[in-house]
Parts: sequence; C-alpha cells; structure tokens
Amino acid sequence: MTSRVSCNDCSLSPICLPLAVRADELEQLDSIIRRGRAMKRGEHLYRAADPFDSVYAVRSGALKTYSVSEDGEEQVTGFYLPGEIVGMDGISTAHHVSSAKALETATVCEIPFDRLEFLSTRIPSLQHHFFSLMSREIQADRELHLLVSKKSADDRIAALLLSISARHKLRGLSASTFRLPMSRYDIANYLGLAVETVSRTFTRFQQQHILRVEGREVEILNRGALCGAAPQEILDQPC
Amino acid sequence: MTSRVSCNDCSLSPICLPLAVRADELEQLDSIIRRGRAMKRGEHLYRAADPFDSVYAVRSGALKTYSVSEDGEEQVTGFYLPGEIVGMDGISTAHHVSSAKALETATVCEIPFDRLEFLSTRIPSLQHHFFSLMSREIQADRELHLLVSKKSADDRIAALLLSISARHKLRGLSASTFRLPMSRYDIANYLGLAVETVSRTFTRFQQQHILRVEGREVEILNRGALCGAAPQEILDQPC
DNA sequence: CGGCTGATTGATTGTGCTCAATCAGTGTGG
DNA sequence: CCACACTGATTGAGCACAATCAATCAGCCG
Repeated sequence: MTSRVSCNDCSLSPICLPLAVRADELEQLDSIIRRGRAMKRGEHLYRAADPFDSVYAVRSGALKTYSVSEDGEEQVTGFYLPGEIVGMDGISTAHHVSSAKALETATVCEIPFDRLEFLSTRIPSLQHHFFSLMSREIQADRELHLLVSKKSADDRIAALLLSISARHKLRGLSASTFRLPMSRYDIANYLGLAVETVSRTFTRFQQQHILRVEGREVEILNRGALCGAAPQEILDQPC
Repeated sequence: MTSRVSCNDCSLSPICLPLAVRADELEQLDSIIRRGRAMKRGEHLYRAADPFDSVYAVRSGALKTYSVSEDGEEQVTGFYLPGEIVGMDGISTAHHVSSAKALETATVCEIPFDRLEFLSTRIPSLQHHFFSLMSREIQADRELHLLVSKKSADDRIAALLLSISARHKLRGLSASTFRLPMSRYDIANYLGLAVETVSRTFTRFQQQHILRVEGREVEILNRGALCGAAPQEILDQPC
C-alpha cells in the first residue's frame, strides 16, 4: 500500500518540505514518513479526542478540518490541499481537538510526531521549518479572523477563491480555472455565512462576468474585480 | 534596568515555562532571557514589518496585538496577560506581520528566538514546550473563529469575559472581580462588533444582574448566565 | 420510481451597524 | 482658574445586510 518513493521524487516537496538538508539527513527524514495512505471521500484521517500521534502531508485530493460544539453545530476550521500539512493542533493536549475528513479521494503521508521531534533536535533546519509552518498557520488564522469579523459576504467569498487560486498556482496548475473540492455548505460554514448567501453571491458574480461557475467548477474571468472585492492582505501573491 | 532574578523566582513561571528540566539546563535558558523591560501605556513592543528577533513573555500589565490592512482599518488579533507569550507570528517571514502595543504599564521578558531555537535542539522538553505553545495558539484562534463566525454579540462578549476571568484565576487572582485592560473599542474590534453593541450589551447584562460594570472594572454576578450565553468550548475551565 | 442530498431562488425578518447626540473624564493653553 | 478640545463611553433612531423560512430543482442512488 505505502510506496517506497522518496520525498526527493515527490513533485510536492518544494511546497511540503522546502529544506536544505544533507543527503543523509534527508534519508533519515524519509525513513520516518509513512507514505501514500489512501482515503475515500468522507473518510476521517482523525477525529476530535483521538490521541495525537502524527501530522500529515496531503499528497493528493483535499481535506477539511472541523470541530463540533456540544450543541452539535459544526465549525469548519480549514481546507488542506496537496503539499499542505494538517494536524498540528493537538500537540499541546496530546489529543486532537478537531477532526479531519477527506473532501474527495485523497492520499496523505503520515509523519509520526515524536520521531519528528527527535529528528528536529538533530536537524536544526527541520525544527525551524516546523516552527515556521506553525507560525504561518497562526498568520493564516489571523487573516481569516479579519475576514470573518470585518468583511462583507462578497469579500469573504472573493478572498477564498483567490486563496485557492493562489495555492493552485503554487503547484504549477491554472490560477484561473479549478475545481472547488468542498461543498457550498462547507464554504458557508468556514466563512461564517449562510449557504444561501454563498449561492446568491456566486450567481451575482456570474452575472457581473467576474466568474463562470458550474457546480464546483470555477473560472475566474475578472481577477481585478475579485481583488477589488477582496482585501489584498489575505493573499500570498499580488493581484 | 533588567533584573538579575531567575525564572525560578518568578511567580509566573508555572504558566510561562512549565518545564521539567535539569538545573544546568534551566540556567542556560535563564541566561538567554533579557528580563524586566519596562513599557509605558501605548508603547510598541514591535511593529509590523520589524525584523523578527525575539518572542516575549508578559511579566506584568497587558498587551494587544493588531494588524492594519492597507485601507487603514485596524484588526485586533489578541490580548496578552502576565505569563503569556507574545510574538510568535513572524517566524516564517523573519519579520513581524502584526504589531504589539502595551495597553497599560507593562514589563516583558525578551527571549531571542535564534538562541531559543539553538537551545531547543539541546533541550527536547523546551522544543516540545514551544511546539505546544504554538499549537495552543492555533487552537485559541480556531475557537475565536467559531465565536466570531457563528455566535451572537452576547455570546462573544460573555466568552471574552469568561476567558479573562479564567486567565486571572490561573494566576491565583479573583475569577469574579477584575479590571479589563482594554478599551471598549479594542473589545469591539477583536470580537468583530461595533463599539455601540459592546456598550449596549454591557448595560443589558448589568440590568439582568449578570454583571456589575463600572468603566473597566467588572464583577461577574451570575456566572451561570454568562456560561449559558457563551459556548462552553471556548473556556479552559468548567463553568 | 421515490427518497435523498446539494444547490438555487424568492420573500420576510431581525440582529447588529451606521449616523447622531450627549456626557464624563482628562489634559491643554490662554 | 476656567474654557476648550479631545477621547472614550453611553444611548437613541433608522436602516441594511445577511439570516431564516420556504419552495423548487437537479443529480444520484437504493
């Protein structure tokens, strides 16, 4: 099931592990990673309250993370695309505080955290990389905080589309045409909106010739308009 | 200016550095920390775009972190009370992405990050502690995300009051009577509300005998009502 | 087919924002 | 010393954006 291929041969490694490490160090890192776990749509990678053992690199497909409050309502906390690392909550509690679920068929590489910690004491650049990753996660959460607490529905949806577009481009894929891995419900929940509002905004953007939307397929026709609607500070790239 | 006192003698060390380390290791840690930097109300600890060199432990007083979008509006991203660590954004960019400002007279201990990283390769429990701290920061941001994107104004304000109450209690102070270090404006901005809404909610809570409010002085009269209004998952302690 | 979920569109309502005025506290300068 | 300006907080009135309630439709699978 798990392939023997090295991170060296993975096209995602520049995103996932942009490290300058010696060959023998990379081999050590390679040796602790369990590659190519396959997941079906709807399958859980972990659930809230599960013991925290590993973090995971997304190799293909997409995942969402979410938590459920005791009154039963779900809160989607993030979407994870290929090359991104999921599961770094839960370090402090030794248990996951949220759940991670495949939005579509996906494969992930499992990185046992205790071994990663051990290796990080040997490879300073690896330690720095994971401090850096977590710091970036905090930054992204702060940007989301701004988005959800201050911006209009239009701005929030524009920002999400531009974020996904930028992440596609990073992998060398089209920045203008892509397929949304998540449902309207997930988008609404993540952005703190009602499903109906998301739907209405998509149709309005379409009438304004900003987007072409067909189900989950999206084409950005007028990036400038989206950038105008969305606050630039959310994006990793200039508009 | 900076005192020679060790972390050992600091009453906040159980919150700030709950570590089981050998005496010589603690001494190493002690030696890299610059203690007792004094700050006046309104003074900046760092500003967005400043080079990232250090993280800081709050010793007394209180700070807020915030960022400013290019259209000039401020977003308050967090409040930091004694024993808490501020400045862990910016690791990935080598520059701070937000600013930190003293809400009142405060003192902080500076921890140079490059030395902390080096020491973390030597002291695994220290490395784990900082991974854990950042993980907790991510958790807190996710809870805030839920609060801001799904909950009513009442719930948001109740949750903030309960959070501050819990953090006071952790330091052995009163959980029911305390002084808010931040203005109504900061509360509103942080929670994604208008100042007027915060003000109105405080007066209504007072009419309902849930709170006694006098400027920044707050007394919680009916904790159950606050807990009922606020979602429990936000809190670190049972209601 | 019937039942299901997910998406869209319409009509109505409501929470919280905006605009506006007032007031208290504080510091400033004549 | 007092008038003044300025900031922070409170209260009121009206409005707008997005939620809610409701109906319809498309696609999918048992």
